[in-house]
Amino acid sequence: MFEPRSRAYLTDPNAFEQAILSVWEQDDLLAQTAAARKDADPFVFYEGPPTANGRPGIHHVLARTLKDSVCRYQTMRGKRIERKAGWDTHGLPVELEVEKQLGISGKPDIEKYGLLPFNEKCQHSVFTYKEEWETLSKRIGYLLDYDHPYVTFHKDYIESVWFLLSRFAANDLLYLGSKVLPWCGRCGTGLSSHEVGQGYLDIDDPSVWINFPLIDAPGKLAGAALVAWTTTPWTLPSNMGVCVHPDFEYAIIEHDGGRYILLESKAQGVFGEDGWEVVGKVKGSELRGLSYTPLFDWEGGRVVHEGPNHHIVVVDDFVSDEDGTGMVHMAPYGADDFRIAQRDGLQAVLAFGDEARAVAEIAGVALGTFFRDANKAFVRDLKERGRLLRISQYRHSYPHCWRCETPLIYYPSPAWFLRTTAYKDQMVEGNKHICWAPAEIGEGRFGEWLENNIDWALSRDRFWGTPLPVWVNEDDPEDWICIESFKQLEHYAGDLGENFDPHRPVVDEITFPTPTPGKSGTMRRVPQVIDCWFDSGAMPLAQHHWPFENRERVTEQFPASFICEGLDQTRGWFYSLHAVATFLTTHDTSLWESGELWGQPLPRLKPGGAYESCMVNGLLLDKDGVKMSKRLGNIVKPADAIKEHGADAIRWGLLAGGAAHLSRRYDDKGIAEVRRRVLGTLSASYDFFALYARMENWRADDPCPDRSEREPIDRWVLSQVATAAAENAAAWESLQPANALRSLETFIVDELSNWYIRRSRRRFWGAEGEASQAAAFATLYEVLQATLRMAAPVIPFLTDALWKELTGSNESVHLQLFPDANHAEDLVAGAIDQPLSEAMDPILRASSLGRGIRERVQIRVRQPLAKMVVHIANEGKLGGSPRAYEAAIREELNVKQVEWVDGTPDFLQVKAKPNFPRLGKRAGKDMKALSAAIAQLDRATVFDLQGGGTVDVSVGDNVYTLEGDDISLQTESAAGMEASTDGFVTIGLVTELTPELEREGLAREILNRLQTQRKESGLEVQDRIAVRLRGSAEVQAAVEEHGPWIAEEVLAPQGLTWVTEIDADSNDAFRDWELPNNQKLSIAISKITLETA
RNA sequence: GGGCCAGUAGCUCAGUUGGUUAGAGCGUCCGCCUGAUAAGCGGGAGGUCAGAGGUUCAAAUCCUCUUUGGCCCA
Repeated sequence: MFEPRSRAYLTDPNAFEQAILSVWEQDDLLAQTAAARKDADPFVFYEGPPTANGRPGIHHVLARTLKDSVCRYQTMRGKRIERKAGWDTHGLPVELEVEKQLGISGKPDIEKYGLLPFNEKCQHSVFTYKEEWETLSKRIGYLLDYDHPYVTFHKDYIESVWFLLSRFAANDLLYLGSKVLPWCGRCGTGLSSHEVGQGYLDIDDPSVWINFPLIDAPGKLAGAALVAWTTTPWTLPSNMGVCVHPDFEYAIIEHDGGRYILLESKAQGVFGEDGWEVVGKVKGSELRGLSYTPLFDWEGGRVVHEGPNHHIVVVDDFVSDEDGTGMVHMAPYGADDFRIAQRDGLQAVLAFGDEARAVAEIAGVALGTFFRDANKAFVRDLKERGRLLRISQYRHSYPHCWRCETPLIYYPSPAWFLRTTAYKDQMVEGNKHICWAPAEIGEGRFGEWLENNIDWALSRDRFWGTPLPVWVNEDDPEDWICIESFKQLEHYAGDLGENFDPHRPVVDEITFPTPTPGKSGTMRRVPQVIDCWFDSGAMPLAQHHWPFENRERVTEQFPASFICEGLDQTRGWFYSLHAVATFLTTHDTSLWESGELWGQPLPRLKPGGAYESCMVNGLLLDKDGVKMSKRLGNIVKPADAIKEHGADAIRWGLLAGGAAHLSRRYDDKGIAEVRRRVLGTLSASYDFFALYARMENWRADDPCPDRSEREPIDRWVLSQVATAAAENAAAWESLQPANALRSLETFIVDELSNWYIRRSRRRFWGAEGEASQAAAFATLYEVLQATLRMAAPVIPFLTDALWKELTGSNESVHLQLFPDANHAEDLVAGAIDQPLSEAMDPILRASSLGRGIRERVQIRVRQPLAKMVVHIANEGKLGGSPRAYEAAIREELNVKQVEWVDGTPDFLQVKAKPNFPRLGKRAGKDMKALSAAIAQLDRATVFDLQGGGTVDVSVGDNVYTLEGDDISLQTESAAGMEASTDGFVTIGLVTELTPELEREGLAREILNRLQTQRKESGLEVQDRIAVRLRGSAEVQAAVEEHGPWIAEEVLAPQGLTWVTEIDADSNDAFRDWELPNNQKLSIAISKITLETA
């Protein structure tokens, strides 16, 4: 107990923290916490599952620290929190990682390698980094149940996901549609956006302008042709429509006997400088639904969307007026195109199929021609038939297959969708009840995304993922079923066996006769797996194998009170959680109707989204503001940083470094600063306490004065710590940890260490009497306890170590409650004393001003001064009187007398300033003139206003009656002495020195040299000494006058011995010092034991 | 191309019902204190609040545009 710890901590924070960590593991802190909060109200936290297929970086430390700190805070508010770890284990990144390991790439390679061994590798790979993640997470103090994680590839987890999908199917929200995907014809495979991103190349393509003659167009449009532009002539046979912007105004242009429609600004690019004229205008929306003559006459092809409309004008605002003509040729090889085709019922037919080769003979292009090789023939044909207006070359960046460098096509493939648009309104409504930090994310980024919701493309043509549990009748594509459980599958397909693994390819082998009455045929699973975002979105339910098990538990643990992830999760996990939960709890009414499922009660889950609050954190950049990446080699390795600074300093640095949601820079120097300035000060404050508590044999149960009996500065620091606790709690509740840390840092550094402890030091060694000493010990003891509890959520290691030393207990600080001045049981109950805090503020200001004056006039603080005057503007409005702290200011500035100025002292120049918020509303436009008039008020009037009088000020025709609250008084300067002001506090120092003051100053100089020599002689603070002095006459005079005081201060019980004559033998013991004004002093010190004293 | 966010001192960042001296830490210069001592503290210098325009008696703060950077999406 009361062992000093700061040296150990500051020299090797890593070792210091490791020791605490092993105690936590030994004691099983998580279990202790759970036991302590067994019957408490739950605070529900969901851990967003990281993908364990890469090494954790310093940005993961940020996210994990935020989560941990909030959870630790809530635990200290008395809440019970389950902290279940989780792993996101499916998906493309895992497959890519394994491809890399195996030295293969692409779907054909994987199929060749074999699905079974490939998926085994995937499963294995997932946990390659698991240990590294766990070690790091534990090391940074992220308290989590790593022994019982949820894992998305586990059988139980998959079964829950299947159940949820079956609910979508039961509500007719699961359907087979088409999705336009980037496609490599040569490899015969779709590419992920991640793969597309790495394959852009510059290529030359023909740039062609085509016309589409309108059929039966009315009025001014009669005989006109639409003009569109494209760089992909091979898509022209598949033209299914022309899209215009509803709000654009198009020009009707006559050129060379023809009539054309396009944007006027684009006409020159098609028809040249002149030779054309605008003969009319037409708005995009007026063209809607018109028919035109198709470009090619051909048959065959693959129909990918059946629709009643062929070759018509459609409108959409995706059309831009930058490239092209403001009209877009629509073909099923584009995402926007396909979306519009589905919306407006366009017939969509592909001329080029799976291998990007022609599937029909068109315009002399043979069957099987590669798509880009068809461009020339099509262009020639169109030109011959007068459908081509212009052609040129166009160089642009175009996606290529990263494996074979073949240009990609965008191609509609079969895909399964969730009809999330069916309950979009519920999602938007639910979002309004989520508390977002910061709020903008919820209203803006997430809200916008929900408003523009489109159906969720759920399926993936991949291998390692939750298999889509849809079985389709081989003979009848309309006859399909979505399996809800393994039991149901067994019901149809027979025993699955003990070690059934629902992954591919095992699950692909399972077939059964169709259960649909009146139909025949074999049911076979579709080849797709599902988007792994659905896995993670299902996590609130699937983590507990709901509804197969744990129905009650899920009811309690849903929704989450709090989640926290990076900004990039807006359209990821934040959405998938929200979409799955909103469907289940607000849309799937048939599930809840009976109150039971499979003959067991099914408690209703709270309707709405999956989380009540969501904290979003931004990116962590390197120290130069550049994104960290492997390529640039600027990644900060967490292990290195921890070894250097320890986890606490990093945790504090990351959380205090700015608003959590902004991108921030990771600055190693910043972390070092935190360690020294904040954590160093906190541990040194504890050490100070510990040092004197041991020396004075202080015990926590020693009698101490009642709070109200203690000195004002004691009550002040208690008030400050209680205020800081209230501010901290408010910041944590509103998910703004940076604000909590700012307030905490101010308290620790400025208030506790630099003011309270520094001002109170003498009291701890009894220099101010026993009662004062007892009050000081009790106060600092209480304040340190409160401070440690307050800081514990952020710096769990240091606080726990100091807590155990301070309290002599083995019980962790993390089991304690957060300090709360409003809680009657609390240590700082009722300590907030606003008037006291207000009263102390001018004292701190005055000290600062006084040091500034001394600096300016070059009189050091050691030299006492006779008098200072202090004036505080609007002093009467303060809650308490600063005059109670006169002693503090006297000692701090070393002056004999403080004169508090009332009334209208002549030396003080004052100025009235308008109270703008108050007067601005009344005066409006007159404010400027009124402000000038107030500045002109004479001092008598100003002081009269302060005293409760009123004055009329006229501005133009208006007269304003001002009272005290309408102005604020500012002091400008003080005449006749060395003065300084900050506008509210003005002080003046009388700097004349009397011989008495000079002697006292000299005495302090002597004391200073004595203390220095003491220390440099290696003496302990409590050692007694004998002192011999010699020196100049003025020094001797000072010693004669102040000797007893000096002797007391340096612990020289025998007094000071002035030596005039010395013999050669003892000369060596003397050390010479230079004092100001060429005064000479020599000192000899020797240690004496108490017995000889 | 669309949505969202950000630009404040050399550096890292605070600063909203709009209110007149725009703050802190680090760095730098100068100094101080020491019974917390391999620490600590104070003072000075340093800002056209990205740029332009607008609203207002009053703008870092609200609006518009421009610009730079970031994230997500296409």
